[in-house]
Amino acid sequence: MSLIRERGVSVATTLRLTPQRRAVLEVLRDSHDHPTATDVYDRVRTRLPGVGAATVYRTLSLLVETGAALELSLGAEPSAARFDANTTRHDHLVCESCGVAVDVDLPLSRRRLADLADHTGFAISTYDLQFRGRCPACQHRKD
Amino acid sequence: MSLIRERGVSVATTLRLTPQRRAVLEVLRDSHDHPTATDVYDRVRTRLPGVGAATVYRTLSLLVETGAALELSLGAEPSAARFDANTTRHDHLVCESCGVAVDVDLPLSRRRLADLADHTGFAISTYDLQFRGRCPACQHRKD
DNA sequence: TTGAGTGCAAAGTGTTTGCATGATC
DNA sequence: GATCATGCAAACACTTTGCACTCAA
Repeated sequence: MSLIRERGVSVATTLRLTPQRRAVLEVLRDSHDHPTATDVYDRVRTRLPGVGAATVYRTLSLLVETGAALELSLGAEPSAARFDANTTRHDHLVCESCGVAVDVDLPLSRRRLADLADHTGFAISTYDLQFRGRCPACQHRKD
Repeated sequence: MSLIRERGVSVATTLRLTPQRRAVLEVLRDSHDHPTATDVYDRVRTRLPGVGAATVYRTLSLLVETGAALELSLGAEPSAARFDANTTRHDHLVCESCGVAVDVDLPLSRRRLADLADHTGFAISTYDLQFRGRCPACQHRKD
C-alpha cells in the first residue's frame, strides 16, 4: 500500500502499512462472503485482539478511497455496507432469505451503455447489478 | 389501502387508512426524487405537523411489505434507504456528485435471467440495476 | 370494549469524530 | 520533532421498540 493521497491544496501524504492495516487487508482478501464492516472488525480481532473499531472503519474507507476494495450496498439484511477485495467489475446474486451473496458476471453490452449515456446526458462510469432470489439451500428449507 | 395482512397463525387483520398513512402515501406519490425515510418524514410534517417519526417509519415499512412502495438502496450519500412509489420494475441512474437519481429502464432479457438461474440454482425473483456517473449539470461544473 | 394506530422517548445499530498517546520518518 | 496512526469513548445519524393513550369499528 504505497499510495499517495491528495490533501487540501496539493500536499502529498504517504500512507503507512501498519500491522492493523495489513490485518484488515488480509482479512478482506481472505473473505469471499462480502463481509460488513462489523464482520471485518470481528475477524481482524481474532488476529489482532487489541485493535479498535475506529481503526478498522478508517482502514476500510481508506481502502475504498484508494481503490483497493469496493463498498457494496447489496440491500440485504442487515442494511450495512459490505466490502469486497475483488475490485474487478462483477455482479452479485443475493439470497433474500439468508443474505448470502455470490459473485456472478453478466456484462452489459458497451452498446447499451453508450445508448443510455446518449439518451440521458450522464457520463456513466460504472453500474451495479444485483439479482435477488432464494439460494438453493433456502429453497430446500420448508418455507 | 384496504389490505389484509397475515399475522401469526392465520389471523387476518385489517389496515386502516388514517390521516397519517394517507399523508405518507401522498407524499410518496408526489415525490419523484427517491426520498429517504427522513425526507419523507420532513415532507409529511409540513402537511401534518404533529406526526411522529415512528409513525412515518412504520407506515413506510407497511407500504413496502404490502407492495405499495419500493425500498431502494442506491448506494448514494447518505447511505440510507430510499423509497419509491413507482413499483413497476425500473432501474436508476445515480449521479455520484450530487446524488440525484433518475429512472431508466434497461430490461435484461428473460433468456439471460433463465440462464443465470440454471447455472446458479437460485430462484431469481428480481434484480436491481443502478448506473453510476455524473449528471449533465455536474459535468458542466468546474472539476 | 377491543384492538389498531399514534406520539413520545428510550434503546438499538452502525459508523464517525475528538483527542491524548504512541509509532515512524 | 513533525506527522501519521492508534485506541478509547463520546458523538452521531438513522431506525426500531416499549408503552400509555386515543380512536374508530
